[in-house]
Parts: sequence; structure tokens; C-alpha cells
Amino acid sequence: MNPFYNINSDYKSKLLKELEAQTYEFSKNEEILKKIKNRNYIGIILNGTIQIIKTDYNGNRTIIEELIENDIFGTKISSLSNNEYTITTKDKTKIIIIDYEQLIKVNNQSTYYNQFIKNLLEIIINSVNDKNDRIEILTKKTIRNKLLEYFRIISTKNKSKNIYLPFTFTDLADYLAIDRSAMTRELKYLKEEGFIEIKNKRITLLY
Amino acid sequence: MNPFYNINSDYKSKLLKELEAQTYEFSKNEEILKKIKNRNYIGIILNGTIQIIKTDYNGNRTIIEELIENDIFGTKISSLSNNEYTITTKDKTKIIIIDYEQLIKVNNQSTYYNQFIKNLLEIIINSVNDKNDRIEILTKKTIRNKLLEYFRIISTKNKSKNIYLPFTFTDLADYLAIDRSAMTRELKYLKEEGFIEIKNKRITLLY
DNA sequence: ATTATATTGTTGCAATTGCAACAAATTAAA
DNA sequence: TTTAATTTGTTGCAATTGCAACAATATAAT
Repeated sequence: MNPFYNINSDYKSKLLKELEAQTYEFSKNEEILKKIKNRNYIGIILNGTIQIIKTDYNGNRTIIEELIENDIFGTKISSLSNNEYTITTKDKTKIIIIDYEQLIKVNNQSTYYNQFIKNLLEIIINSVNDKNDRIEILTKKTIRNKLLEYFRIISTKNKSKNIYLPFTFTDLADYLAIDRSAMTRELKYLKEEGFIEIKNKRITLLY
Repeated sequence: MNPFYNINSDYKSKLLKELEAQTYEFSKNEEILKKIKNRNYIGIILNGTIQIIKTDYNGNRTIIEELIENDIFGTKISSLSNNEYTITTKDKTKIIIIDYEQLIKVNNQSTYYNQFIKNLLEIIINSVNDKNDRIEILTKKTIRNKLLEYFRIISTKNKSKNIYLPFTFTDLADYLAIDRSAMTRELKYLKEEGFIEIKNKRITLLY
């Protein structure tokens, strides 16, 4: 869903001006937004891809989420107040930053403002779904069950037995919060037992 | 935050009527809402406590979340379309159910409606925070680190070294998605090593 | 107050996992 | 196209964990 759905471009400009929204552009593999960490903000991705990455004191890297065009993120939405987190672009990326207090506290009764709030509500409700999926996976106790749950969710979402990994296997292990080599081992067993087939980044479910 | 913040009781009634909201009352330990599972809804807890509980095919029970007055839940917000999930009351509980499509699709430009949407937005943004915390914990690899992360989050939230468990140890194990007996063992080690002190449901951090 | 139910504590053991340390293969950069 | 960097595959081994099966407490119900 587009955050500016049902808002024409004149009103969109007006809205962004009223909210004192800032537009930023970043190139590939840039770590962004280190500066505004102490403010409470909501960000909207106009185009490109970002990853929210966590690196703990041991150096363990975990991909918290990968976001694309029209996804939103922000201090409250993505645990970004914690400074173990970084936001990194995967492509050339353009974003908009809106101050959260400004967004909520402003008393604007215009149609375009109300429509915008409603759009944000829909987007966030959908993003909560993704977090629930992640929790669903992480609560599985074995590596095998985490993998199968991950496959099930993607397969259901795309109505296909073919799963195209949106990132590397290394990243997948981070996402599932498991050891990479142990994951590779388990994938091998799943192949040997005839549950799946793997060709590069495409995994096919045979059940 | 109250979902009806800044909406007086006349407008509140009007709003709920326009949205065809349903009010339900349940007694303690009732499993609720089995009937409306195929509709997409948002629920608001007026008073009481509910738990969203998941029981998988192995019979493993996991508390997904515990919600109280003014919290909201719903199909998209809480993975409730999956029928491994149940909602159970912990106390006498009163809730309101609003049809999601009705809420979003209706074209109502009244102030109270817009205020309500805005309130829901704020509530959901805050609830996303809780899910992030849960993910934070679940991505820790050892039982010890899961426990310490859980303690850290509660302690930070309440600005206190004393943590009062909001549920039983059995439930805590479910919440952390770990084996209960293994958790008890790890808590014993943490006590022996002088990191924590436990008295009934109060855990004191000694570091 | 007695009984029934639920929670907590404990422990041995097998299974699973993370870790470390590589080699092989793939992808990106110079 | 050669070199560098990253990703993938593999395996032994030690550490962690889940599981099962209880006993001991604590809480709730009659």
C-alpha cells in the first residue's frame, strides 16, 4: 500500500510541507540516519531497499527486517532507539522522514491529512503481520522446524511451492537467529530426505 | 492510551453505532471469539485481561501476548487467522469488536472518526514496540541470554532492579519459547553465580 | 480442612546446536 | 582477467538444550 494513496500530488506536497517532512537520498550500502537517532521519527521508503540490522556486543549480526518501497520504519516501529541497530541501504534509496510528535500532535482536519493517517494505520497493521510471522518462526524449537515454518509462510504468501530467497543463506541464518553452518547441515538433511530441492536461491517444496 | 481519547461519550456511541461495533462480555478463563474467526476484525479491551495463546500440533503451548485494558488485538494484529491460536480471558473481560473493512473503507470525515483512527495508530505503533522486544529476546541463542534480555527489558521499562513476573514461570518459559525445566536449571545457575535473587515471583537483579 | 489441581524443582540422558576451522565455489573489484 | 572478498559447504567436538519422569510445594476447589 502506498502511504499517499488517495492523495493527489498537490495535497501531498502540502502535507509534507505542513509536517516538515525531510527527503533524503542515499546510495547503495550506505549506513543511514545515524544523526537523527535521538528524535522520534517515522520514515517512508519512496524507492530502494533498506535492511535493519542488529549487531550485538559479540559481533553477532542479525537482520531484523528488510524493507522496500512504501514500507515504513521508525524509532518506535523498529526498536531504533537501541544503538545496536543500524539501517543500511541495499540499493540506491530515497526516503522521507517525518517527526512523530509533529505527525500525531498536529491538529489538522484536512481530508488529505486524515487520509494519510488512515493509510499509515493500514500499513502498520500489515507490518505487524510480518512481525508475527517472524515470532512464529523464532518460537519453533529446532532448526528444522524454523526452516519449515519459514518455507510455509513464504509459500502460503506467494501461493507457490517455489521459494526464491530474497537474500543470501548467510542472511537467512541471521534472520532465523541460528548458526549458519548448522543451518546448511539441516538443509542437506532435508534434501537427502526428499523434502526440498535447492537450486541456487530457489528452494522447491516437494511435499 | 485510551482508544477513545479526545472523543466524548456521545460521539463514542455514535461512532460505535456507525462502525457496527459489537460489545461482548466474558467471564474468567473463557476461550473467546471462536465464531468470528473468518472475519477480519479489530478488538479493543475495555477492561479485564486476555492472553493470546498458541498450541501447535505437538501440544506445545506458547503465550504469544497478554493484553489488558485499552490494548487492541485482531486478525491481522495478532496472527489470529491461524487456527492454532486461541484467545482466553484471565479475568472477567469486556471487549469491543469492529469489522476491519468497515473501519478502513468507510468514508466518514467527522472529527471523532478521524480522532479514533489517529488513536488506533498511536496504540498500534506502541504495540509494535512490544513485538520488537519479543523478537529481541527470541533472537538470543542461549537460555541464559534470553532470560537476561527479558530482565533487561522489563527492568529498563520500569526503571527498577526488581522484576515482578506478570505470570507464572511456566508461562514465562512459553513466552521465551524454551523448555521449562531447562529454564529452571538456568535460573538456579544465575542464582548460584550471584547474578539474581528470586523470592516467589520477584526477581532482583544484582548487577 | 481435606482433596484435587497446578506449579515449581531436580536430574540423567540423548539429541540438537553452536563453534571453529577449513576448502570450495561464487561474486565483486581492480 | 586476475585478484580479492564474500558466500557456501563440510565436519568433529563440546556445550547447551529438550525431554521424560518424578518429588515437593503451592494454590484452588469442595
